[in-house]
Formats: sequence, structure tokens, C-alpha cells
Amino acid sequence: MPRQVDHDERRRQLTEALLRIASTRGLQAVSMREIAAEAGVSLRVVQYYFTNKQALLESGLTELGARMDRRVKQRAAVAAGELTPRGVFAAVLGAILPFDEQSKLDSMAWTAYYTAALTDPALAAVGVTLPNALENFLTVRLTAAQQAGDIAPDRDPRIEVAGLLALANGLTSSVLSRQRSHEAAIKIIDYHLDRLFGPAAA
Amino acid sequence: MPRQVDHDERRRQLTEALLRIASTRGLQAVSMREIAAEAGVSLRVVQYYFTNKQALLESGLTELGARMDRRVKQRAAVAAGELTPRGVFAAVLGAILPFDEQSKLDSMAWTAYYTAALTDPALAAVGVTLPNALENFLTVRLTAAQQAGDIAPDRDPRIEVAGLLALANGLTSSVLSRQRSHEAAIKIIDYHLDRLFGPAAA
DNA sequence: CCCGAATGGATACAGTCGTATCCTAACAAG
DNA sequence: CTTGTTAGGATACGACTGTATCCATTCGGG
Repeated sequence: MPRQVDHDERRRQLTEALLRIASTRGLQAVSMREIAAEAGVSLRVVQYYFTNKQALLESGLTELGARMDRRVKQRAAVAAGELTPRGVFAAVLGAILPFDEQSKLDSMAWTAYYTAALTDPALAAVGVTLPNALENFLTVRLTAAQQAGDIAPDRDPRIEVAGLLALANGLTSSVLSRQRSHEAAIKIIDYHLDRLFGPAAA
Repeated sequence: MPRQVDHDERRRQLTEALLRIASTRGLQAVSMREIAAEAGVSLRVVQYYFTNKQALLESGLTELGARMDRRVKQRAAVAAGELTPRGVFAAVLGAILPFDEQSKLDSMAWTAYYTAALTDPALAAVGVTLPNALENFLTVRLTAAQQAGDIAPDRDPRIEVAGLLALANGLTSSVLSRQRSHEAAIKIIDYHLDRLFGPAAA
């Protein structure tokens, strides 16, 4: 039955059209007709594959979360080869910051969704999963690193992780608003990782 | 000529009605008619005191910036009495985080404006002034503190300030989305100030 | 063959939006 | 007293919104 595949593929195309609009013109510019035009289909098709605008929006947020997750996992997997805890943190935090055009667009859309979620509980429910998972993952890693003697014993792993993630989020904001370049943000993160783990391996 | 006073007062009332809507229901819920209803006036009055919706939105952002500025200056002035650089930083960063109901509402509106500014250059121009001024102010302070021996000489004041402000912004996000409590955010900031300045004065 | 389901084009509907226009009052200056 | 400006009520206009309906295809299983 190839129908289901086509169906999912169509939905994926529409979701991507939605995210393209949201990341370049903002979430308030997203309308059924705009998505149809962006995807090159008729309004009816958009209605056909998504019952609601709400369903469409939630699909966009889910896709966005999946992309972030993919980026982080990919970078973390590469860095895990080095085995140094600092490398893992640099990779994960580096994956949060917008580092190329696509991740910058995704970060824009993510920010738009985050803001919408502040006044829309339905979106909030979908959006908090990923950040929490990340925080837990990194906390486990850092606690282990501390027991292995990689960071000083007077550090609090939970607070350190929360701080680093908040730092990365704040830096993402400043990069998106062009207050700071990507390189400057990376430098700030490295600076903090140096103080936590000691300077990067030579 | 009491007219000008009345005029400004009216504009202030309408701007506050706008911010009330933006902070509770989001910027996309802000319409001329909604503002009129919230302020208890007719649509014509809103049109009369603001030529455009754009003008109204910019007025809201300006007012929001003024409130933030007032909060920071007020806290900083109180803390400057103690004369310790750490106290100044704790006060300023504490003023950025939402610490009561009103500042939480303002932070919500600020976030909404920040996101809108990402895809609306007109708003971006109005909004970047305050963050830059804050960053410069704190950098000057921290550089002076370093020359006075209050922080270690191997610290980079510019990077430290940028990091602390990004941290405060990221923590604000997590507090607004109820991922973290205000107290937890304060604790994280204090933790970082401890590492920068040494533990708080007894 | 044919008939019901999947697919999608065209159009309609009831709201809401920002903005514009028309028409009163009130009041200050001549 | 008149006249012009400030202030605001009532209403209209065209554009756009999400959603619904009607209709024509296409196609696989009986």
C-alpha cells in the first residue's frame, strides 16, 4: 500500500513549506493559503492533509524538534569518538547555536514557536520535551565526568548544566538578532568550558 | 495649554492597554479593536491618537524599554550604595529576570517583541538600544573592578559580561516557560557571581 | 464493468483585520 | 455670534482569515 507513504510525504512537504514561511517571515505570516502557495499546491490540498491549522502548527513544531534532535545527536556521536567530556559539551552546545544558514532558519522558527507557546498551552506541551531531555542527558554526563575527576569537586553539575544551556539559549538570541556573530558566541562558550574543564586538549 | 498633557496621557493609557494584551495573550492578539476594548474607548479614539498600528506597536516597545531601564536603574542605584561590584551585578542581572508579576508580564511582552523584531526591521531598530547600553555599562564596571583587584586578572571582562547577560536572558526564557522557578534562576546567577567575584560578602 | 474511496480543484461563508469617511459635539479665538 | 480646531461616535470598505461544501477526477477490488 504506497498510499500511506505518499500521504506522509505530502505532509512532510507541507510542513517544510510552513517552516520556510515561519523562519523567514514569522509565524504570524503563516496562513493556509500561504502554505499552499509556498508548497505549490491548492488550498484544498493543505486542508486535505491537515484537518486544522492547529494540527499543521503542531506538526511544524514536532518537525523542528526532530531537526534539533538530529543535529545534536549527530554532533554528539561524532564527538563521543574523542571520549573527552569537554568535546561532548562543545559539540552539543555548538549544535544549539545557529552555525549555518539552515540551522539559523530553524532557530528563527524555534524562537517564533517558543514565543507562541508562552500564550498557547497546546504548543507548550509539544515544545518542552526536547529541552528537558537535553538537560537531563548533559547532567548525567557531567556528573559522571566529575566522578572521573574531569571537573573540580566543588562544581555543581546540575547548576553548571542549567547555566550552560541557558547561556547557549541567550547566545542564540543575540546571534539571531545580529547583536553578535556566531564566532563570538562560540568563543564565549569555549571560554566557559575552559573554566569548567580546563583548556581544550592540545 | 493642558491639551498636550491630556494627549500624552491618552497615548500612555492606550500603550498600557496594548502591553496588557501583548503580555497575556501575545502580540498576535493585539488589534486596534482589542486595544480599544481593553482601554474602554471606541475604535476611533485609538485611531485618533495613533495614526498607524505600526506607530502603536513602536510606542509599546519604547514604553517596555523604558520600564526595563527604570527597573535596572532603580536596583542599580540601591546596590551602588553598598559599593561592592558584585552587588551591582547581582542587582542588574536580578532586574533582568522576572521577579514579580508585573516584571513577568513585561518580560513576556518583551519576548513577543523580540521575536517580532526578528522578521520586522522597524521594530529591531527600536529594540537593540537597551541591551547594548547595558552591556557597555557592565563592561566598564567589570573592567574597573578588575583593575581594583576585585576579580582575577585572567578573566576577560567583555566576555564575562556578554556571558552573564546571555545567561540572564536564557534564564528569563526558562522562567517564563515555567521550566524553572525564579529562585532557581537566581541561584544559578549567584553561583556564577560567586565564581567570578568570590562568595557574597558575609 | 463499476462503484466506492482517495484525491484535489473551485468556490462560498462568516469573521476579523487595518484603515478611511462622515457626522456631531465642545470649546477657543476672532 | 461665528468660525475653526480638537475630540470622538458610527459606520463602511476591501482584504484576508480558517473552514466548509460542491464537484470532478483517478483508481483498485468486487
